Amino acid sequence: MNIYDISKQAGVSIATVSRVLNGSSSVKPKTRKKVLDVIEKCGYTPNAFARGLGLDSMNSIGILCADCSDIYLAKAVYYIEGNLREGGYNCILRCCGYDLPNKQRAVNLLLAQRVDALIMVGSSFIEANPEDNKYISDAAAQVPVLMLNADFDCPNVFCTMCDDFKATLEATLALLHSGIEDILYLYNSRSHSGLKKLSGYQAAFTSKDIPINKQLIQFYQGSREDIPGVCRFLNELKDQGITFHAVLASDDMLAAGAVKYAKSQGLTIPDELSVIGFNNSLLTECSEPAITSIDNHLETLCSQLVKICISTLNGEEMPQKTIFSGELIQKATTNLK
Amino acid sequence: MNIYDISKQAGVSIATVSRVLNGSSSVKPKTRKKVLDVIEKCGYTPNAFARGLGLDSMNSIGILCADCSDIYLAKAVYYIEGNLREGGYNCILRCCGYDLPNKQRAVNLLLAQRVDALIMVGSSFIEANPEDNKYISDAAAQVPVLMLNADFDCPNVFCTMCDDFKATLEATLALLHSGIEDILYLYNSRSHSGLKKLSGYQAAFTSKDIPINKQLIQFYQGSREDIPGVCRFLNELKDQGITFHAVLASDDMLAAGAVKYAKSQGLTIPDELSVIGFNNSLLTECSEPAITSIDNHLETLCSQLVKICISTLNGEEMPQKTIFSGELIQKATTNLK
DNA sequence: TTGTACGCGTTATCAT
DNA sequence: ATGATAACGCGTACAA
Repeated sequence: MNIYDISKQAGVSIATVSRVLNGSSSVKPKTRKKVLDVIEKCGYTPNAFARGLGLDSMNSIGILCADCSDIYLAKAVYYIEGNLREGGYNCILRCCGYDLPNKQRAVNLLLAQRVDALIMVGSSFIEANPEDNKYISDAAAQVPVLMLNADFDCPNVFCTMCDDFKATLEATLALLHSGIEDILYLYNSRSHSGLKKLSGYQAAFTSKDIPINKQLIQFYQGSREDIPGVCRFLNELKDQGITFHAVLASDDMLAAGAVKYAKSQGLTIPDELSVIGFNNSLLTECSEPAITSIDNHLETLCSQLVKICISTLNGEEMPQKTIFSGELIQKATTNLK
Repeated sequence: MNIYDISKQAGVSIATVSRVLNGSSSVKPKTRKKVLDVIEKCGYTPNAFARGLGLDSMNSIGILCADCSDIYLAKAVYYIEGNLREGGYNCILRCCGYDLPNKQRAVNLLLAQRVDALIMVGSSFIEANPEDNKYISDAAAQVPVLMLNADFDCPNVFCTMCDDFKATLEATLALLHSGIEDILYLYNSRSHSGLKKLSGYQAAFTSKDIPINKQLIQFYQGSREDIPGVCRFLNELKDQGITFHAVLASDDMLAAGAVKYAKSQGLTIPDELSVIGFNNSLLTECSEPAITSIDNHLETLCSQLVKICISTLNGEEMPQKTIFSGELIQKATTNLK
């Protein structure tokens, strides 16, 4: 069932059918109705491939994501997909892990699918070595690239992010002001955003003229879902004689591990150990006690990112960078002033 | 840059270029190399729309999911996407919530996109009223429909599921055998799978000739992410004089709420309250103590589902139903024998 | 082994 | 207001 069949049955030309379908130019109401009736009767749907070929677009956006089962990235994908859907776009999802070759392959495959734009969800797409980011600028030479939580300066690349530096700085200062100085910074990602958070932590100490104890900056390289593993890791630190009265984590999962650690050591929270997480996810409410966490307003970020995406595709000029602030949500693992 | 440009530069016809690209029939090695060199030099990629139009397929599968930010559904989408990707398919993701009109719309839009198959992730796609499932059989008339965790009998619909009935039955029996009879069954979904779990619970009592206390079957209709809400809900039940020494939940989030409830009442787990969840998600490890949970082997389910999907698309005959068993993973919220 | 020519189902540009 | 026809770029039957 194609446009020819419809045109025959309606006794008009395919041009008229096309006009009816696309609402373009003027069609006599009577003709329009005749055509619509036939379309309705036959349950006809235009062939999206043919349309795509002619218009060089199928209104689809490629969504790249390291791992859409990650509790935070999943939410981001959800919000982005929802906003794109409302804007009339389809989403081609592709999880590509954290390694460069896979990211490159994923980008190329989506471009080969002729997506209208590329959305990279999460800061893991920026490589430490600047040359390795060529795959992003190459992609941006073909279609707009939208990045969530990343900062990359390149034409046709649009970044929407939370000011992780400031948010972590403020959280650290809040702990310092409450009188805790031996704050363990626990992180599991050396991504751009990950390092921004770390510098926020460091900047807080510097601004207060307090020396930074490098032993209190710890990288956890286990699985992103292994809470008991984080607990073991902290116990090992303790065994090494490293002491701390607060844990500031780059992720709620790590914070949950810290809470487990306190439990294993018989430490009272927040009196003997304060804990702050990042992302304000469901884990903060699941943990006992509920974890104080930095909320980076993901829903707002995503909605803004999609707005920029669609506007850019419509030919409007859009800002290269859009930066929101984070917010410290106080729950039961801290006793801040 | 299209196939004509390449053919000119290589001094061959487009047919030869096409043959080189698709590895079909035989091309003289020398010619092949010549063509490949030009393709390489120009960075040529065949136009996917034109290819799609000719072959009536762009190798893309529609993934429908009520809410891909749900911790369990996100994992399912992740596994499915990964398996499809390895099979050379693209995934068009569409979240459609739990309401029928949105589900129907989502199905129609994906079919209009000419996807090769439709995967419905989660039992929420089956409606209680049989007539309302017409949208599924209608879809199956066009493309294969694969359902995860659902049971729907219809040609061209393939279901891959965990035996939720048996898993819940066994978990309930385990609690009964450990001497606990006042088991609260807490659920938040009346989907097909949700009701199967409930009957498993009931069947356990029936098999032991223990009367079922209807007050101990409770439906929670709050948000799927509101753990404190679940805690409040259980406190209200307690206030109404409903007593129980175990909670069997249809979801880990509900189980986490039960753990919070125990805490709020000062009840010792598992001595005064046993808790069993469902899905064995990250929440079970985040909670304190870690929650005993039913694991339904999601990764296996997804990999099997995709295998069936791809095989069906290749014209192989595949089983309509594939059923795996669940498994009770014992952690710290139960003291079973 | 290679080339020619047509079909796939649209949209858009001209005419009328 | 409507119709005829040329792209769009590929795969492939058929011819050579």
